Amino acid sequence: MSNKAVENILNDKNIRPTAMRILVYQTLSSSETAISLTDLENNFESADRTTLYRTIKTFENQGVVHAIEDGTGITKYALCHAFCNEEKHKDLHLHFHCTICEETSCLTDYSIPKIRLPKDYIAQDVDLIVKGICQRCNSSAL
Amino acid sequence: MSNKAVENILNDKNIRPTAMRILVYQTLSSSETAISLTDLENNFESADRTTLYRTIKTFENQGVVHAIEDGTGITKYALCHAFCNEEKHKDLHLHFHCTICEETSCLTDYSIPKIRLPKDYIAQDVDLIVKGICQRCNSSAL
DNA sequence: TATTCCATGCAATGGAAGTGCATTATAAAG
DNA sequence: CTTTATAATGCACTTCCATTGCATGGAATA
Repeated sequence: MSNKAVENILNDKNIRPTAMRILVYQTLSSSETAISLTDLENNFESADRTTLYRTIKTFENQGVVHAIEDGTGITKYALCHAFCNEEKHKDLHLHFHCTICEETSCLTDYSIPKIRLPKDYIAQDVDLIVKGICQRCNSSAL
Repeated sequence: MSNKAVENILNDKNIRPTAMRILVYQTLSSSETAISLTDLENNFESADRTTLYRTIKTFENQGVVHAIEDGTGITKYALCHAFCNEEKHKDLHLHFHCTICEETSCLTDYSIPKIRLPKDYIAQDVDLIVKGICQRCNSSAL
């Protein structure tokens, strides 16, 4: 994705488009799977972890990325696809964690079924993680 | 739950019923919500964290408790209700995390809907966490 | 140009998970 | 009942990730 395109996106989200932020956005954009802070750190030989951390947090607060708890204990991040904003993340979709390659990905086309709850419970958010074998690992196992 | 009853349960699961383990089981048994290792530690003034850690891990491996990742980054544990064993945990149910009291609980009567996956994906396990307001906090807010 | 605000980088902290090893308790064998 | 082996416990330590405080640098605004 071009720098200019990213700049526009960040501006729309009220994020000042610094060089670092554009690079982080592009990294997230070009990754097929969700990435952790450490993954991100390894992609940038010279960048400080704190800067990346705060960049991600800014993105998260402004509705650019969403955090994924895939059960590994390590928080992963991926770009939001739906119309998320500072108020609320609205991309409720399935997350898949492959137990072989250990990658976590968003299955954005697979929405979360309506959940029935006991009386007097109020649902605000739903996280659905499916663990198993991804298409890639399943194919290469043949 | 009586010591004798717990002893029988642990024996059935091939866990030697030591005093510590019986106490840990009873703590889990009497808790309405899932508890973290730190919670457990605070319940036992004198017990060592490592012992509690390994006790929980033993319980988990033998199908006595299941771990819950509620998105807070802190692993919580609760007794299994279904027929879990060393091979596999079989109690696939909904977990609820209250954003007010921050308690996590098992809604064992609410099973997880069948999840549809893309072609060539294999599901092994499903975690469903609903975040919101629990019945207790909802009532007391009136 | 001066000022202000925000982003960045470095250092340090905190919390939780996990491991190695010595010691103690329990169960089994003689 | 004593010895022996095996498993549980406790202590110390390490590692990893998340997070914060503070000083510096750079960009936007007055």
